[in-house]
Amino acid sequence: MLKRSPSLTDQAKAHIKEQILNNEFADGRIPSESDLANELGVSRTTIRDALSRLEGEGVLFRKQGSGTYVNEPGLQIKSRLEEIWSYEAVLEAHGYAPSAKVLEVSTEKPTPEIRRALSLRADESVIVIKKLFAENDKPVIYTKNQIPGRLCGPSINVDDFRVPIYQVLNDLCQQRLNYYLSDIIPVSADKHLAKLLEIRVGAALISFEETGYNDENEPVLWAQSFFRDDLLRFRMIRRGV
Amino acid sequence: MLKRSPSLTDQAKAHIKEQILNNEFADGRIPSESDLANELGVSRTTIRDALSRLEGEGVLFRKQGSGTYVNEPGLQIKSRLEEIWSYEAVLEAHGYAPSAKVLEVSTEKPTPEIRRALSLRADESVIVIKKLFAENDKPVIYTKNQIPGRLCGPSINVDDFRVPIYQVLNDLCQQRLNYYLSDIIPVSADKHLAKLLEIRVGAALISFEETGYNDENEPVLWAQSFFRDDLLRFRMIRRGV
DNA sequence: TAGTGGTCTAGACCACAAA
DNA sequence: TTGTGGTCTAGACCACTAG
Repeated sequence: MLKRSPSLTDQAKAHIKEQILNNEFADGRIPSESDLANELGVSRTTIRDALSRLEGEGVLFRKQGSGTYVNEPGLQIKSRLEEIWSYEAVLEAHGYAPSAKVLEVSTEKPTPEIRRALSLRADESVIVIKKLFAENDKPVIYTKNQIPGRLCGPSINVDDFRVPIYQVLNDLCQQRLNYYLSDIIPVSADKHLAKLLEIRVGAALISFEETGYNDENEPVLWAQSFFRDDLLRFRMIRRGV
Repeated sequence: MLKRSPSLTDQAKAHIKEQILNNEFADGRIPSESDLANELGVSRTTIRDALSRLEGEGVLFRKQGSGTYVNEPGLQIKSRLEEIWSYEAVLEAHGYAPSAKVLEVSTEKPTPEIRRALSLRADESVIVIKKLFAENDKPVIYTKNQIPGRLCGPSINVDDFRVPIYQVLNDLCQQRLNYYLSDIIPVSADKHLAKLLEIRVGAALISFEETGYNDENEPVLWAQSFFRDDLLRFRMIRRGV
């Protein structure tokens, strides 16, 4: 039934999630772990792994001794804050048809803060990429990304930066983006931001300030992002420890 | 070496985390999974489980074929957004000596929004609890919690609400809080908020609007919280899917 | 080539819920 | 009592890294 690669767990996870989204468990009850294991021809451990991850995503919940159930409120989440990877995908998940415009690509001297965050030597420069994401000509997200200059070649071709930033890192820099460490910061729109996002000066915004790390746990990206709250709302699941 | 209950995985996790925090792996390298399994007298599966969770918390990272390493940037996180459970604990983690003041406890008719979020019948009321958290007389967090009236008895004793809200639910309502579904919303401080938190009118704030669910996945709490950004900053780890 | 983490299995026993 | 999810084991094989 299932092949290797992608892993059996991933396939099982995708299979179960699809059944849930297709509303194939009308009563909200998901088959027992043993049944799923038999049905898919894998061990119960593999099924449990898949179910655990889906539980973490808020797709389902489990009650010991009782069973596994579809989690209706969790299904309402369009994009979970923890796993935002490309803003194009976020906007699509919200039902938008997004466009991304590269406003500017330049080489600059980093500020001390960014030099520290990216562990740069004193003489190193950064490539700064400013982008604006819009849906239907309405601006929604403004981002300013900074990549150590040494990671890319000397050539700057604006077209290379039209794709999501993790893909830029992949293609231009041969760096796989592994995770972000993100600060969530409230800001009041100044004149510049207000003009870019077409909002009132002084309007409250969420912003991210984040450092991206590669597989070797080295910082390879510093990013600042601003979101129009009226068009994009972030949601997350919070659990105790 | 280890006893049952708490689970071997939890004990292994705590043990490894403690060693990391005590800086016992000076070179940043953590022993191999087999070594840890032998040392603690448990199976490798148990160790892997513990390590996976610590990786999720950002405490360590793994490189296939190479080894497991302490994650220095992750250790800087004082409180991860996803696992905030009590604001007292958050403030303590920031090095504050927090005080919590119950401003008001009252029974009210819920707004339609809250009635929907809590699945209340038309005639049900809610208990509204307003609290202010301060550190050293400086207000930091303002929260407004709402609990379905039917869950608590008719008696309202302000002293019962001095503890964290999950404990109120536990003790007064016999409800175990399982998880929150949270919206993260930017707001501009109005006069009321500005006075409470002693900030400028119009200052940008982060707020949470969240619904808390019990073990049966029923909504048992609706909460709104406001944070002074200059005193409390939220941080999180974001990973791709 | 040796050692590490990544995946998977089959099976055991437990705690808990529902009938 | 039966069936469910929760925990744990011992061992297998694979993919990858590094010497």
